[in-house]
Amino acid sequence: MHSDSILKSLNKAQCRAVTSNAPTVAILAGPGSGKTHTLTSRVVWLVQQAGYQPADIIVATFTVKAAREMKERIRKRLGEENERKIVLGTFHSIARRYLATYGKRIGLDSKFAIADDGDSRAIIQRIIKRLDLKIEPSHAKAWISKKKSKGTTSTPKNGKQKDHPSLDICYREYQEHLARANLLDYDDLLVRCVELLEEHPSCVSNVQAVLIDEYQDTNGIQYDLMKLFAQARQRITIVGDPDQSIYGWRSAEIKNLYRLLRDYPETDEISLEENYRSSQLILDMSLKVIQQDTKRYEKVLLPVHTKGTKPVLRKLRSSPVEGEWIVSELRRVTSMFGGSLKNEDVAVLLRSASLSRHIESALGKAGISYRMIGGHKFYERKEIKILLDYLRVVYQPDNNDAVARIINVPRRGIGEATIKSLLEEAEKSKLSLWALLWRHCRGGRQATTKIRPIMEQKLNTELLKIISALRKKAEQISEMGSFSLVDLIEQLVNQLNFQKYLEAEYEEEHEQRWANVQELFNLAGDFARDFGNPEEEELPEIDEVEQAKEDDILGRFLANVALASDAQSDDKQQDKTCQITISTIHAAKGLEWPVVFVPSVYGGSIPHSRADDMDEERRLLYVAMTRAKALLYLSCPMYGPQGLSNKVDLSPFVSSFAAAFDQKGPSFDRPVVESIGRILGRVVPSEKAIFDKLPPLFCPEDDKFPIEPFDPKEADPLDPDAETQSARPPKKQKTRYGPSASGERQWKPEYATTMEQSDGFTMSSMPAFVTAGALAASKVKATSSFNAEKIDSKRGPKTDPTNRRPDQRSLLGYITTESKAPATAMSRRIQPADYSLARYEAAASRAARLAAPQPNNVCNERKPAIDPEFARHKIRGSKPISRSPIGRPATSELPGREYACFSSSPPRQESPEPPKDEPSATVAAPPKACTSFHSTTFTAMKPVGGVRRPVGLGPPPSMDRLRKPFKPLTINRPQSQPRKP
DNA sequence: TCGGATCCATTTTTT
DNA sequence: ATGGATCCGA
Repeated sequence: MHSDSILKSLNKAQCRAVTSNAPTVAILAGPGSGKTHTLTSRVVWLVQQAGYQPADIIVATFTVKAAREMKERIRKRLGEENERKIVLGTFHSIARRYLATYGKRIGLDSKFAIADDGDSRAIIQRIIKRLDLKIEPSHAKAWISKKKSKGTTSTPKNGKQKDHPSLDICYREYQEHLARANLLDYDDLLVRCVELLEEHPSCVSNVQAVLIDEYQDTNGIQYDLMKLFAQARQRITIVGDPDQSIYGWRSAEIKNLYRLLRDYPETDEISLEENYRSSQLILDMSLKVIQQDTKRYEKVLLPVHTKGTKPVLRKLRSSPVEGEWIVSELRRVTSMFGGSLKNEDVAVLLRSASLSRHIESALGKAGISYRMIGGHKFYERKEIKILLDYLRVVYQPDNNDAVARIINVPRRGIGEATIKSLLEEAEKSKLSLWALLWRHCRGGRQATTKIRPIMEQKLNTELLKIISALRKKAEQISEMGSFSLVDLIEQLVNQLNFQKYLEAEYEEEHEQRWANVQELFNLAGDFARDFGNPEEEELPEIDEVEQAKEDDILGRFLANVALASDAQSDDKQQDKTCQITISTIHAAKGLEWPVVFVPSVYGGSIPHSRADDMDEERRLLYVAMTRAKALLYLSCPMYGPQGLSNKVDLSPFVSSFAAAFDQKGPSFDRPVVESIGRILGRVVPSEKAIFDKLPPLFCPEDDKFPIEPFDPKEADPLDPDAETQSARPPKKQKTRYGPSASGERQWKPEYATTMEQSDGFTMSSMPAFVTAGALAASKVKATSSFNAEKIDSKRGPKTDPTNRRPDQRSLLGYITTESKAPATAMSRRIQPADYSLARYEAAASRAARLAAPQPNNVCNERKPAIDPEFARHKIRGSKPISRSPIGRPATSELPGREYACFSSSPPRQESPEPPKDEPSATVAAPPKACTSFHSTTFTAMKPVGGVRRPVGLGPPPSMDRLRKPFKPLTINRPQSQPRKP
């Protein structure tokens, strides 16, 4: 293949990234910039143009899905033969392969298995209970994992944070337990692999190139691993985007970017700036979100597409209503696009998998099928876990945890206490649980301290018999190398009478559960077919380096289960075409859809209530929003899924510019439909064809739900008495809660306002504002004393949620305790109801409201809506610092450097869309749009892309380069840093 | 004393 | 829908 065919699908920057001859290449790539494409192209280039052997290339990804995607793409371009030879997978799976092949050298038993999350948790929990350590299991687990993930990170932990002494004990015990059971947990896979490669570099002596996807998500140990993989030739290519770093909780360290530059001073840095995915308005809005992070490195996102429609921020009354609205909007979209947008083009992205409930039920009611990515995993299902535990015992009889879990699973009359006692006895006599049982039942030695009645013994023989028979069979399989993994599982299921067990255990549900078992057969069959040949995953042979052959299909299957916890939803599933996708945001990374819904955008959900890194939560929202190609909908209910007892506030990540969104879904008139068709590169049917297909009574606009929803807890807003709470039933606790209620009905929280005022947002999109003045004033007067109290007790001085203008100091700085009330009044806004809707809504919901259970604890207890952190965030809206076309710091600091070849801007595709109603989006972005500085690149000819260092982080000059890794002027950067080996 | 059943609060993100 | 704690029948 000629190089042209590799390069023709690439823009200039991508081209440079693909063909760079530098030993290390760092690609900073925003969302939708063709990251994966570039990485795969580089692999193709290395093989076809640089003459690398496929077997000498390692490609590490972060998630299973990304690995699959890469594999697929490489296969298409290099052929299956080559693709198979490339060592490609997640860090964990690659590490496992090395350990399986070479682990003996570091004293690892070749039959090690992987302890999954549940195993780890159970083990730690038991240790803590047994030793009566005064620590929380989840905390201990996280602590241990963090410790392992750190690698040789040079961060000198600020030691003042003293860790609980029990943690160390727990850690030690945990590791001992794992070792005894011959288990490695996820982190151990990496830790041990680092150990292996440090001591035996020959194992990777063949490696010519290492490529890392989603680099921003690597943690310390993965960084070490990457370096070790590459130790022979030091050729590394990484792709990443700090803005999409969402795995900090797994110890991902963005600073690995700087470490790379420090450790490999000759690194070629390239930015991919074109966004080929989203409409311009979607990008603008996403940037508004991410730019609230003042510490981030700004980078350019050049929209390739036209403006599109404004993203929507929809308010709904409650979570169930939010689900209904999504259904109705989904129907509206698919209908109004006359089949050119299908359900499969739509995704609902959630912060937590548990938020899917109300969405799922709404979709279920509407008869719309969906698939869920993330959340409950197939292998986590009870019935599957049982079978897998059996298989694990077959593979590894000494895995006490698995034995303990299955010992009584088709009920055998063995209770908790007995199991515990057995475990203790086993430990005392230095036997595994399995060996103890075996000896007790077969070996005649009735060593059991706790004697079991007759019945149990018989049943135990059953267990033992089944398992030992299966073990024999498993051995045969590995000898014959046949496809009988499925046979093995079938035999297990039959002998356990598993179907009958399911029927007995899960009356109504057993059919579904049995179907899951069938699915397990399918998955095992697929695995045997795809990976049945052990050579499939084999590492390349290296001269004079001895390998262990990994020929046990059962072991590999179990490892695959542990590492690919995400069930392959691809095939098998029924018509994918009519399914919408529900996914966690984390699981959606790297994917894209024409239409994206992000529901539940409220504080507590999107900055998750348990999250401690607000910046990461914000990036999460950014990732979610940038998945959308053409239509983006955020929505927020007034009450969380728990019902009327927890009122929620709009997420602070969008509250300061909520008015910049549309309040309801766009009208799909002809120009809109066509422009979206163009963004998606799809042909939309003619107007007539669309309208002919619309069902009767179809509502073409998004107005089935009120724009300003009513608080179902409110009294009838038309009743003047209600406003003063006198018409309220006593249960509403008017004395405590009453006066605030009038304020609470406003959906837009009071703190959102100073920003909007000062920021020059037009008020037209917030009609409520303008007309609310008098009403607000009078109401505030009546309630001000209450509010003072509320601030006092609920917020405290440090939690002022006001989004201030950058030049404004905290309001509370001026205000003494006595004078808080006026302050509240200043920032308070009341959204008057849309009365016509009010009338309708009030009537419609009256019955429901009365029937609804009254919360006994009205929601005064809600936590501060905004973390104090945010109060200090500067919002950049009014100060377009990023807009100066020339003379930006980058230019002034390093004058005279060459820009031209850094610029990644490709010859811009001429947009097929005529300017129409709007002036060309690229040239004349509205002054408010934060991204509009891109426009300057267009007019100034020389794109001045790149990174802006936040002010106030003045680093010493020598460190400078490390702190702003992707400045555009890095091609001939001085090599002041000595290379570290 | 053990095992089973019932009731209760709960549910971040992933390898 | 899952795990933990409590209670009751052998």
